[in-house]
Amino acid sequence: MKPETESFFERVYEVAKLIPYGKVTSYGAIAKYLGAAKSARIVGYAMNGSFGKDVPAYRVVNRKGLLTGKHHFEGTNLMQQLLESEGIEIIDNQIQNFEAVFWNPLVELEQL
DNA sequence: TTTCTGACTCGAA
DNA sequence: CTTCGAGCCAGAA
Repeated sequence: MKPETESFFERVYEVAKLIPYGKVTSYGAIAKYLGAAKSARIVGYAMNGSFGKDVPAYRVVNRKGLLTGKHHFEGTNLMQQLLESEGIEIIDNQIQNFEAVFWNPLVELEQL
């Protein structure tokens, strides 16, 4: 895979970029995929610096499907609108039918 | 250098 | 059922 020279952040970005259209994943799932299951916070922190990059940070939510990071986007509902435009239903910052749109890198990427 | 905080998560009380 | 605390990594003060 990637050399260890790349920081945890870089790896987070790469995984986030692999999230397919109409799907979402959680900070913890990405963290676990990177081998740091208890470093979900760092993933969220990394997302903070992903703004302006090719990283679809809006497709990353917490494990409950709650848009905890929406406050970091422009306006108050940009994150939600972006997700809804991909066919994901959101009510009160909560993704509906979350498990149906959940993309697990642990499962999807292990087959590559 | 130490300390604090953060878009999280899990387990215990 | 709700509430609380600990653990993780990185960067700023």
